[in-house]
Amino acid sequence: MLDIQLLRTQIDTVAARLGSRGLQFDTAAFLALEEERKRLQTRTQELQAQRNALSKQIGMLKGRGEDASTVLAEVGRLGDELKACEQALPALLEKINDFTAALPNLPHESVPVGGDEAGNVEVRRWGTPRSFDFEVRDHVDVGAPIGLEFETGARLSGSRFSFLRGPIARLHRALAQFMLDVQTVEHGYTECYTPYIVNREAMVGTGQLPKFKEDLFWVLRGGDEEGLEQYLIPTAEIPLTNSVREQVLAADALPIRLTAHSPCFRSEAGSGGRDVRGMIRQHQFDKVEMVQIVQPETSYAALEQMVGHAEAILQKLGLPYRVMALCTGDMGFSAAKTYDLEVWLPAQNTYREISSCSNCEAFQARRMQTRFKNAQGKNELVHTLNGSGLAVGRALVAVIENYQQADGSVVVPEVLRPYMGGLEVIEAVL
RNA sequence: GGAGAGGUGGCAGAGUGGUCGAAUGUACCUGACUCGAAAUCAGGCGUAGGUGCGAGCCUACCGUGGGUUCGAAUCCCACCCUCUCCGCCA
Repeated sequence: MLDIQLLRTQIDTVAARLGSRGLQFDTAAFLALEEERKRLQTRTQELQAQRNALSKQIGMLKGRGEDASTVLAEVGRLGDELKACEQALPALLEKINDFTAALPNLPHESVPVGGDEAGNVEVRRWGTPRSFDFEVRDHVDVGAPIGLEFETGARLSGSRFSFLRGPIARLHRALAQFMLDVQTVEHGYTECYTPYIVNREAMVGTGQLPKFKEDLFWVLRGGDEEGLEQYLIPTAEIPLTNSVREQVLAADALPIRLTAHSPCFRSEAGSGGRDVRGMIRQHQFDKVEMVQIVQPETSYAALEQMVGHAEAILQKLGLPYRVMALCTGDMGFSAAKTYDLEVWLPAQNTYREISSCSNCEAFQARRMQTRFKNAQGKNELVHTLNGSGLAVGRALVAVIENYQQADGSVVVPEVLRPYMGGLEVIEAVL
């Protein structure tokens, strides 16, 4: 949510900055709503003040046992207009709220301007893609003989689900455990276990709702045809970030660093046919998520730091990657600035997204009403950041493809071996 | 799922439908007293919004949403949450 005061006072600047994200902001429509709001709100409050004063008089008169019928008649005259105002105002405020809740965050000034992913800027690269002396196969082919089963997943659930069996399932678990250990032990994040089903308010808080309902799975209790509005989380960012919703935090409690390993559920509406082969784009995948709740002055330093926390995983796994600064047109709804990490996938001969780290500034905090007591003793909105550290399914893909051998076996990266009972190579036996 | 109790300011805890945004205690802040502290005394101490250059004034908020009323923390309805007991359950 953008600051409504900013919208009221600097609407043209806001419109221009939103325009850099490719958004047409109808300023005239907004201004018209605002003008009406101002008129209606002022009038409503005026009438309420009159009513309150008269009602107070009635109370005093009756208290003294005197006749109140004159005042009663007077207050009666306010009735119709007041009732009309009290009905119209909330409706109008909701309309304005719907309008602003659908506006994305303003890009930070350092974000490159661009219309789509072609406008993203490479910041740095790490590692050298391995050269293969045999024909490289993709993770679907390498994975099949070590327990990666798409057909089973499809039979159980449908397309975009996979079933892991045996050593590859263990490798998947090892990756998640390893990531969680690095983020907690080396980078100071507090490990969390969170609900995977959350309510509407949480989804609104982080920005998935009201605009992106079609990307979510929503759930009903058995037997209910309708009921509470509850959703499967598309990322642990939602429970982690919302864990501080509607709170006023002590300044010395910040920064808060949280991490969680969780499944993520995404309907992938609109992805139409992209990445249908393999594990790249699934309805369900695991992720280790990082979230930071920080004071505003420190949020951009925290963002750089968080990108480093994600990079550390790839470096330890020995996976080549590059860091991309997303351009204005490619950023997510809640982000003011985003870096993507893209890992090298030899079979695709390209880099693919494996992590996304964003500073949302006060955008989510305003929606969640999360504040802290600043040095002046005033309540001030916090800044929130989130980042993948990393996507487990895509990390699995990257390991399989980058560590494959000519005989179909896959070498286990050294840092994962303690999580695999010392296993060094996964042999293709199944 | 069944039975009961309850949700009020940071916390605790009052509140016959009428000068209640809310007593009181406690915590916290400021000042006085003190060499300093404690104790004591005085004052201050919620959030959001509107309006004004400003001191300020006004509006809303007592779990949430409706309703009754000139007026609702207080009455009515629905829902949510918490606690206790019973049942079921990993």
